[in-house]
Amino acid sequence: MVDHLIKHINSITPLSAEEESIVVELVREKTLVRKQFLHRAGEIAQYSAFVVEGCLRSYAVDRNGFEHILQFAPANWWISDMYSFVKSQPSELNIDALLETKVLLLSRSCQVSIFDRIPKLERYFRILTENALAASNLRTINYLSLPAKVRYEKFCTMYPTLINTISQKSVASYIGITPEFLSKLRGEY
Amino acid sequence: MVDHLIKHINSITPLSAEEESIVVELVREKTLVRKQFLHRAGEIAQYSAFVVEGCLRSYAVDRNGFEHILQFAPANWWISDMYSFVKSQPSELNIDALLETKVLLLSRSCQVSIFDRIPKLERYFRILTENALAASNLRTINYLSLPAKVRYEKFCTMYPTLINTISQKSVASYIGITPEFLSKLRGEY
DNA sequence: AAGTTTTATTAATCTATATTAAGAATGGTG
DNA sequence: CACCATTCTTAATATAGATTAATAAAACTT
Repeated sequence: MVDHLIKHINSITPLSAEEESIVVELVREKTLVRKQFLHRAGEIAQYSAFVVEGCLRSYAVDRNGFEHILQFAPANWWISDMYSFVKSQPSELNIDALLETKVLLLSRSCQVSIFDRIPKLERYFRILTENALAASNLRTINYLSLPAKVRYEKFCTMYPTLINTISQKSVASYIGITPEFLSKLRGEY
Repeated sequence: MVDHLIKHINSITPLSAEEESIVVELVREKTLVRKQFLHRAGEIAQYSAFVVEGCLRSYAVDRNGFEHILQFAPANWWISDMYSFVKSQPSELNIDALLETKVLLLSRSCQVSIFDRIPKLERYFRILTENALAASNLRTINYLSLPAKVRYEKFCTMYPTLINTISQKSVASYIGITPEFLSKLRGEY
């Protein structure tokens, strides 16, 4: 299972055999069943998770009980509550599994120590975080400047695989509209 | 002027005197007058800018000519078009000055070489990028789950200094509503 | 300081999207 | 396979926020 992660790291910052074995030591495997939580709002995020197989999501629940999805994490993506993980503050996000999912967990303390032992990993995570920020910025701009229908179309072209994995309800939650309205938009074709 | 940057870096990852002098060598000072562009949509972002004094903003212009502000950068903030800077792709963002502003510019090529010469700076930028991502995620959640009035109130408490620096029009553009509607909301108090 | 441009306010009207509700289709679970 | 959950669809109604327009107030520029 760890080889998926090693392969991913090597695609960005190639590691020596020795460095690889350090990584192998520091991560922990875990399998989540559908709907199982990896992290709950109110707790301090201890882990960042690399998805080997399946799909996780992070989401907030508003005062009316509605869920708002911040991120989907299919295979080969990292997911965490970045705010909580970085600030060691309890936060508002939940992370759970949309379907049976295998992950590798890296604790915050391990991550910090791993950066000193393998500086290349600091680069790896810097690059991933830069990419995530660029993607997040694009999403913000889309949200500010495009109507729901166009946001939906963009979502479909950006994440063609996800469309077939997740429910429409989840897509609606991600693009910021109600499932009823998404259903209406889809009916217009 | 560079000492502002050095001080900022030292607050996150303390540098040796020698490392400091490398930083000093690699950045370039620039002063922008009000409304002067640092970066225009369509170009590939060459620089990341550290604001010493004044305030910049990044924004996209939609098909109807409306501006949508992605980021404000007051003193001690970095700003760039992360997408364009990282992918070396032309992007949709403009960056200009809201008032006379002094910046330090770091080119992408310098940044890459600086990481090899001063690994601490890779950490510095990793941490800044993590913080920016955490803030961006919070903004996304707010946008998905809160009505305009609450987003405005949160903006006021999160950026009390900015409120007195920038126009209401800019605030409206950042929180994703029209200036007319913001004016109406403010009238309700 | 006058003149010009930009920003802010107010109010009437309009629209994209939400809400509510009810039935149909799907899908996970025993 | 059958049952219960959840998801999807459709339609009527409601509303947050946009648009338009006109005037007032600031804020640059010369």
